[in-house]
Amino acid sequence: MLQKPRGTRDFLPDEMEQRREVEGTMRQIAGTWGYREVCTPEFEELELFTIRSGDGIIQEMYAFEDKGGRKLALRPEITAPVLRLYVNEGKTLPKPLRWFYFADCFRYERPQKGRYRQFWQFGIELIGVDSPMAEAEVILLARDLLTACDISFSIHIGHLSFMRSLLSGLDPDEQKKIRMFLDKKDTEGLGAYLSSMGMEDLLERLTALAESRRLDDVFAITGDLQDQDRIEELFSILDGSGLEYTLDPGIARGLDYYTGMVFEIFAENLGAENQVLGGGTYSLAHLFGGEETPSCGFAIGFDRVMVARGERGPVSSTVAGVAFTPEGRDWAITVAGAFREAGIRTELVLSGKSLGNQISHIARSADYALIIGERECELRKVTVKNLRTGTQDMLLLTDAIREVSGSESC
RNA sequence: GCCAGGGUGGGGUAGUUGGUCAUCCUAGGGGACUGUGGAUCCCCCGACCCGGGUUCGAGUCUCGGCCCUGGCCCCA
Repeated sequence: MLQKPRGTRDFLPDEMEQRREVEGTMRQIAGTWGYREVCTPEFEELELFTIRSGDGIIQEMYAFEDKGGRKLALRPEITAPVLRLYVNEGKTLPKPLRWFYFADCFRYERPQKGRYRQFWQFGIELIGVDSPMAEAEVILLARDLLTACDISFSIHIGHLSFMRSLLSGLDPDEQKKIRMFLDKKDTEGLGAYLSSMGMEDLLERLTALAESRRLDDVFAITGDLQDQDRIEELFSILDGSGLEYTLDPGIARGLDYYTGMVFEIFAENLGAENQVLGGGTYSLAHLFGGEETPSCGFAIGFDRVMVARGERGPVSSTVAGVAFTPEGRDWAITVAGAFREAGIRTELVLSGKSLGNQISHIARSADYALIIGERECELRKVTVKNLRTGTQDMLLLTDAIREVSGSESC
């Protein structure tokens, strides 16, 4: 038997309805903040993704050549494509641009809990504005989105300037290595590495920085920073907004294109892959041939949000089943059409068996049975049987629709 | 790429130290039931992940692969 490819999933209607409901919530929230949807191709030129990260990540991508010999890749993320889109077509639009996307991405990685080879991201990009207010907006929007999705989470906010100030004398490779140790909270590894480089003196300050949870403590370690005022303003806005967060100077993010504020959000019940959102301030447009354009944004791991929500009951809607006799067939089709026009999910029984049999069938999954036989047909009426209460009435079509649509779904 | 634990009808399961090609539940389909409720009764469908090896004989032991689950690495 054929199987689906490793790391991919099928979704049955119950699950799709839940996913669409959460997706709709995210779209709705983003919309109220003024963010509008963009869509980019499922695949892009490979170079779009290697230009910044190097050829190493080809290993983790679905990269291929098309029949024309073009080197392409299924998108492993969507920020770069969106910024490519911006450079191609968005440069003349009035700034700032508030864009969101919801789409699937592909990475050739070992599947595990909350990690698949095809996965969905909901993300936003705020392009062309460079200010603490912009950064605060993005963080607050992230908070609103995840709150609306009804999950428990914690927000960790950092800033790359903190670490940079301590590492300013080192070359980029050394900085990167040190950031990795800190990101993993591997103090021993960091100590060993620093010793080997003859920089033992940095260890204490670095670990103290990574553990700092108050801005004053951070600045006491780093000394005055060039963008200190700006950082203070950002956190002042966040504090003033009532946001609950943890200051986390240890956040390094794997991505090189971040330039300032970085933040990550973690959810509960997720195992090893518990990060549901990551983002920050970055500069990417100039890499794709555009002008230097400050931006910030984030991406939500949609599938992880679904896992974090846990088991939920099915998304409910009122269901009407139509049982009919041969004499009532044409009227039944008319009635079903009118119910659907009123927005009610209405399913004709297709078996053609006895009414009793049809009603039995309907009662397994529907809230109402619409019974249409010779009598209803002659009177141009419909018998509405409420399957929860057992009561039934023969009603005119408009009254029948009102009766069903006026009910709460079960 | 690495480690651990797993793969028996669609879902969930039983299967002793190898020995009737396999249990039970559930779901699904059909029938009885002809204008009224998920009931009941009867029937049916349907599985040992794939391949090699050991053996008279493999669901059971062994090796490889595939896939699943969790973790490592990585996480743009």
